[in-house]
Amino acid sequence: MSDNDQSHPNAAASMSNSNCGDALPPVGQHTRQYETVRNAHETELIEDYVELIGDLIRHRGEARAADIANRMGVSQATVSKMIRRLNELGLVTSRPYRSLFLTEEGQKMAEISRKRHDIVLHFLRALGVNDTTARIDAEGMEHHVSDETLTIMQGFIDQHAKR
Amino acid sequence: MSDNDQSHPNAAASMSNSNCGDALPPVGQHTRQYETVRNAHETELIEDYVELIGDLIRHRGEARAADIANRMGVSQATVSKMIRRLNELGLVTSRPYRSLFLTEEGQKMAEISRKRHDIVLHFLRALGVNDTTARIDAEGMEHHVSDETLTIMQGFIDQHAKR
DNA sequence: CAAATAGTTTAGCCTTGGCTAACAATTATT
DNA sequence: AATAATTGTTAGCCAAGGCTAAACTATTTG
Ligand SMILES: [Mn+2]
Ligand SMILES: [Mn+2]
Ligand SMILES: [Mn+2]
Ligand SMILES: [Mn+2]
Repeated sequence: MSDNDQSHPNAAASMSNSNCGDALPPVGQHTRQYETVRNAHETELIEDYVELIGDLIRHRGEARAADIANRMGVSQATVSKMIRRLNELGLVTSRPYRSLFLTEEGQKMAEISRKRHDIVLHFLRALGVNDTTARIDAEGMEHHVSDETLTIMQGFIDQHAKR
Repeated sequence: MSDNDQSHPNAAASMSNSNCGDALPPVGQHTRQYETVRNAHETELIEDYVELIGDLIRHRGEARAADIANRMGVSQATVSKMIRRLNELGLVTSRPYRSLFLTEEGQKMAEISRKRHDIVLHFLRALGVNDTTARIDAEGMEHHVSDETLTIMQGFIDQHAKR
């Protein structure tokens, strides 16, 4: 595997003529970065579904598949299939043609996701981002924010709350 | 489609006893949030490959499939298949068993991605996030940050650069 | 220069997350 | 109560992005 750390001759030259970014991180660390993102991608749709189901129950009294399809902008067939998966994962309970409920575990996930989502959203607003844009960005960013960063974001929000 | 905006009776009650998040956004806006995330997911792997190829060329003189597999933490077969896709998309040129080059378009994408990635990384560091964590978070977040937010992040970096 | 090693490609498999079309059940309207 | 409209399910299709195993090419080394 040719990852000997032998920078090529022109490296210095091409370095000098542009505001080029940082050096490549060590291979092991770089790999962990991509791995973390791949892992996030495995769970993020699940989290969004569970969070949305929780929100629908909280704000509307019940979660129907049609509402989910509607809000997600996706076909009812897609939702139906996804609900079977959530069921198999032990996150929701569902009887055919009836509305959905979160299991204990599902409620826990919904709660965690919602809190995280809120922090990211409020952080972006505190930063000065327009509400609509902040909501769009938060929907994607939330799944890629570590606990460490989340804590710092919360601190930033608190700073900007008083004054 | 039952998205009549008729909140259920208990809504106020459940609202009062918890620091519950914002209300649900209007359906159209909510849909656009999820749509934007789905769109980002279609391009983000592509962007990461192109960006990495650009970085390898810049820092090492050439981009070999083995290095990509190594740094991405993925099999060589996966990389080989992906390279065919990048080729079909007109982002890279490649002759069998030889190293890779970016097309004009590929270079443009690499440049844009690298700049955006850099801003997010520097922003997180300026916020006070540990370097390793910042790199991990940036790798995922970068694909979900709007131009508006990016501009604000750049402003924040500049603020914290001078003192 | 022949053999061994390293790098690349191909074939075939799997899961996820979309879709449409057809059908089934529930709920609303007359 | 019968019919219409809405909602939910199923079947079957597709592309993306992983994997392993096997074959092939290029490079290095004895
Ligand atoms: Mn969310
Ligand atoms: Mn989300
Ligand atoms: Mn990147
Ligand atoms: Mn990335």
